[in-house]
Amino acid sequence: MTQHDRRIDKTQKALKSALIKLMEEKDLPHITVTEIVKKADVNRGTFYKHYEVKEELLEATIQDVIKSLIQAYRHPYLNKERFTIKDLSASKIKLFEHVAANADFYRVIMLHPSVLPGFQNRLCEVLKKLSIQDLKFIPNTGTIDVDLQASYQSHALFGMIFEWVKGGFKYTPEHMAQQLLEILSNQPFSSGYHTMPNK
Amino acid sequence: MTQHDRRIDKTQKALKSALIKLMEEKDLPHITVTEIVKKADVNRGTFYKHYEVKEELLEATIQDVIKSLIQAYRHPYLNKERFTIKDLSASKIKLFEHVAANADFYRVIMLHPSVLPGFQNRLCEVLKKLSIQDLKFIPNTGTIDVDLQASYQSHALFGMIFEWVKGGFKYTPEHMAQQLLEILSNQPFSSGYHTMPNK
DNA sequence: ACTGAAATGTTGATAAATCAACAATTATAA
DNA sequence: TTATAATTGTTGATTTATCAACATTTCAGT
Repeated sequence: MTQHDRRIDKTQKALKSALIKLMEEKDLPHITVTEIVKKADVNRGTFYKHYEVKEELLEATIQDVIKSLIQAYRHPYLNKERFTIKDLSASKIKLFEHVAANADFYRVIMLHPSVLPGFQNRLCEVLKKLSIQDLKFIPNTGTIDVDLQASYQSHALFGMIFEWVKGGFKYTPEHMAQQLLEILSNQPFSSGYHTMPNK
Repeated sequence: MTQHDRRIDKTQKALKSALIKLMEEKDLPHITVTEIVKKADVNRGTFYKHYEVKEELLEATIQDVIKSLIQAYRHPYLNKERFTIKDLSASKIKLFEHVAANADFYRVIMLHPSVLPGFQNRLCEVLKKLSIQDLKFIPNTGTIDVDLQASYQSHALFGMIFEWVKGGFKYTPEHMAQQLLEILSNQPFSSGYHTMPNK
């Protein structure tokens, strides 16, 4: 049972943060390990104690963000026996706070997508899986293709995030969540989930 | 010749930053060492390797800020044989960047002065000494009391900083510097230093 | 005044990060 | 191409930070 040593977290966090900032300027092949450790203010030898190559650091960085994303999305589920329609509405709220907390990373993804090819789709896939889990709690007449609906919702969420990041984070996470709720309730043919939960 | 180990800088910086943030909430006697190390994300034992008591940490924090202030103010002097009137005008520019870089600290000073009694005056004294050094380069007819003039200028600078901090740093450091230059050139009976440097 | 909880200082063993130096490889430019 | 510089992995000795545990002391509430 290996125990937590906060020094490990600190250096890894510094290295990841440094890599993200460098990726806002250039793509991975042009980034050297020396540059990373310099920006992270860490000895070069320390880098090699944690990672063999910079690609490994990048993958760890991505895993961190995805893990954080899932955790933020699922936050309303925590310690809940039953999942109400109100939880569903709130389930996206923490999502925007997650994006804000990882602003540097999302700036790279949205503004320089070529630096991390295919990651935008990877992000949508994660969102889709999360959406599918949500949809299990929704009464379904049976005529709706869950994959289609989940893809619809996940890409819609992505679109909001995309616009938010591209616009330079002009709004607060709370405001973004509020906007989402209003959009959901104003959809054409909407049955008004959050206003008529007992239909 | 003592060698620099960046770990020392990191932990001390973390401890100082944590203390300042805590001082925005309460005054020193109510702050515990345990709180400081928790916010700094540092082991408690590590604290005692650097400081005996929290007051020592506070004094080190203050010394850091004052040292940074002096260095920022004197920045235009660097590598200069002769000191022109233009350097004088610019000598306050780095000052605002210093304040912005130490925003948390100045928030405490300006918004909760009772937490650090007497420090506002201490700050003005430092500014006055710096002003006096500036004034040595100004042609003086001999009728002006240098202490009076320096006190005038240092408190004026303090006033601008005070207003800036209290207003929540609504302007950029560059804008503040620009404002100062305009104020200087619009003073009643001003001889217009920076517009007529060859008088 | 009493009691449980929190904070304080200190300890020793362990793990991590540091620095400097090194040879080898890879870029960069003349 | 060749020379020069920069980057790369790796090393070992040293310093620092970590953790957990401990006995005291201080604090807060009854």
